[in-house]
Amino acid sequence: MRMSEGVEWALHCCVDLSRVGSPQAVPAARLAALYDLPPAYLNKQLQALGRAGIVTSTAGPRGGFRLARPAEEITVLDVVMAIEGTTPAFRCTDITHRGHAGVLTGRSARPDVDRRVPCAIAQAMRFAELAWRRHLAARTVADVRMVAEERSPAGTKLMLSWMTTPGPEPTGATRARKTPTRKGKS
Amino acid sequence: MRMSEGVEWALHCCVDLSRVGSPQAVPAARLAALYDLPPAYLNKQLQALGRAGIVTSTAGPRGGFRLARPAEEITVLDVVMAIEGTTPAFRCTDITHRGHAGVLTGRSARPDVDRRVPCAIAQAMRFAELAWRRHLAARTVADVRMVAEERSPAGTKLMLSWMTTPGPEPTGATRARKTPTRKGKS
DNA sequence: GCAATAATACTCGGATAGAGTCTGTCCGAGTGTCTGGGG
DNA sequence: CCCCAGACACTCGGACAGACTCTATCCGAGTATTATTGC
Repeated sequence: MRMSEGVEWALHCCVDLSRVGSPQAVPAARLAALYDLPPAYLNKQLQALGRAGIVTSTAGPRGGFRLARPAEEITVLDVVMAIEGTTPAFRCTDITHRGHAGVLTGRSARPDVDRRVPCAIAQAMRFAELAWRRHLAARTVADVRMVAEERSPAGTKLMLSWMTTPGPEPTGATRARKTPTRKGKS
Repeated sequence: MRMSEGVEWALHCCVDLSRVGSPQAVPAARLAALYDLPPAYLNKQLQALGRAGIVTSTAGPRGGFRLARPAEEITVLDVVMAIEGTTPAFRCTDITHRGHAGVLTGRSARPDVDRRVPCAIAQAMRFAELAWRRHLAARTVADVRMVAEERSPAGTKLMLSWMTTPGPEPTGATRARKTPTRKGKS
């Protein structure tokens, strides 16, 4: 069970867009240069945010992305669901209704009666996942931004000015990111 | 973010093994026939449970898997971690330390000072995931079994007898083996 | 009849292919800006 | 000097490959059972 890396990118971008402010738009390439990310792929994630109604996009020069609503009204869960999708991580495939178990318990004979009530396992997983979502829904982009700014106030100010500075590349070009394939789960 | 399907299989198998009882071992093929699952692949999941110390395995005839400890001491989280691994779903890649953000905030100059403290985003994700784990750790295999049994007591009894019945295939509906017909002593 | 031995079948365990999803890249459509010319 | 038209550069948006993980399968190592043989 691995969360897409784009979630982290999207959250950081939302925080940055909330710093810039609503009338100003920031292109995806500028945000990508901030964190040394592949620009086209980051653009893809921002598109997902746009489809979810979290950001709005404008094409052409001086275009880019901006938050569609105040940062106080965008929860972390909104961003996560925009990138990862709304389907829960655990999906009950109802294996107790198949095979000999289904025959012995008589569940295969009543296809739509028992399926309304989830099995005990699915119920436990659902409760846990609901708690997870509740925690994420309790934190907004504004909260995250506030915590980040009281940790390094000077740096965020510099980042803001760098982002809003017009021109192609304020500090010069960077190298392309080359991640050395991380693997292993334990 | 998708949880492996093997988690559901493993949980059901743990519940069934707790029904059978400790001295009795159930082979993976029998459990697979219960739910109409690919036997070799289910065996793979049970191996992961064995590596995690949740079940013990015995080879040879009358062999199979059994629970390594009472069902009351096996939490749902134990099974999930055995299958999915222990790494959290969200992994902070510290993108604020790279690219222009790292330069502007001065984080790239202090590589190991700031990384001890997680960023606000990673912190929020970690809290949510901790809540998720706490919920899963609060439910044991015994709990799940109890809920399942009070919903269909008759079916579980049939399943238990089917699982513990010796012989290749209790229902006799499947292929016939070429085992030399058991000759009684007379 | 009893014990030792060899054959057998059953089970797990790890090594080996295929499918699906995540990651990364490319090029085209659309739009605002800038330049040049004319009134 | 002001207005207009054209070209341009910039941006998003979706379509197109590569990598990795999950899913599924096969065959070998080991063991308890069973049949056989000798005493």
